[in-house]
Amino acid sequence: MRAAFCGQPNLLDNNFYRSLWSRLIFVQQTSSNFRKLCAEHGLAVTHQRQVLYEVMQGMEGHPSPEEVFARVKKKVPAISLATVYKNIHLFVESGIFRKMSMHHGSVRVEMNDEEHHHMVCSRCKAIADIGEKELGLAPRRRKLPDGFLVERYAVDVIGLCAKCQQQAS
Amino acid sequence: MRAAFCGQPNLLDNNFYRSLWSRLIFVQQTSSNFRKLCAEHGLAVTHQRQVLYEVMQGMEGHPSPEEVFARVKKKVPAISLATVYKNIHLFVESGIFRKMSMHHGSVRVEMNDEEHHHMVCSRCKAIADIGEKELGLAPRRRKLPDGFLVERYAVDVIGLCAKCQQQAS
DNA sequence: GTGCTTGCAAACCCTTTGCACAGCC
DNA sequence: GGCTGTGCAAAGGGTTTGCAAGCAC
Repeated sequence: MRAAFCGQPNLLDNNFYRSLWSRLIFVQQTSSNFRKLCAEHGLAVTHQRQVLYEVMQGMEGHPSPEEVFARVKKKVPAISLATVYKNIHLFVESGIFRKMSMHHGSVRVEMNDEEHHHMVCSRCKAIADIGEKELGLAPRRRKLPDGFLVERYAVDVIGLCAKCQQQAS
Repeated sequence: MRAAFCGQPNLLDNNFYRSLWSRLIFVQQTSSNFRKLCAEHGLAVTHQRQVLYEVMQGMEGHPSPEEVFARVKKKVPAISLATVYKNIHLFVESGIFRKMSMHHGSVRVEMNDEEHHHMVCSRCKAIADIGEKELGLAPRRRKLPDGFLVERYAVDVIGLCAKCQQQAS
């Protein structure tokens, strides 16, 4: 390790500046992207908002608001959880990010025994059942990546129910 | 209306008793079904539990616990919301009913732009993304029953992740 | 300067828990 | 009789809201 520092100063310098440079470009790109996004959606560009956006983009999986908050707090210690919530909602409403599940927050239970899936209205959130056959969509693989063992498939069809289509037109 | 009461006493009696009889049979069936279910799952048969079960079976759609509570309260005024919650959970754990969504209760957001779906582990609740192609999804329909207009499909694959399979064996 | 954003604290909703009493087995 | 289930009230988690001060445009 130390040999590298002493013996190959030029290589070190190259790597160092290359790394610094590419990082700078990345930050500039993200920043300008974000400014553009905000402009498109009529949002003010604040420091909190920008950091939140970058942190969320950089996180794997589907973190909870608390987890996002914890990460953002490292870069903006004074930020409040309420700000995180407000902005996550703003991002979702603007279409910058997407909510994972359209379902109601509270516990819902299936009383319908038959194999079926759901049609969820993106406007009024109404949920109607749809039989496996009517859906005409049958992914039936038993083997999936990462050795995931399939028990069953649950399909949500997101769209507009008849009522909301009428109201929209 | 009144003519029926006066003019056709036999028919009235027939209908009346037939109706009463079929209702009695229904209640007995439900009751004995429920007793059997409870026996299978080691649950005590209480009045509250039985009414809750019958009410839930008789409800359309995917009512919230509050809505179920309101209905049950009409038949068992003294019942408490806590009892409703406890028993809904018991029913779900026993496999008598099924939870609609395996997702965490809190808000989750998609940061992954690409078309993808989710593999949800029924044991540890971990959520992993899976691409549309890896899922092997059949062609999509744009028209569904009740004039529902499709925007997109969201598929959850429920099963066991590799880790939980190891722990299970 | 005007209006949107922030941070704080309190309120809010939904759900769970602890406990004494009642009811099933 | 022992053990589970109930009802009540209080606590808990996650989320939203109201408001004064701060910042972007």
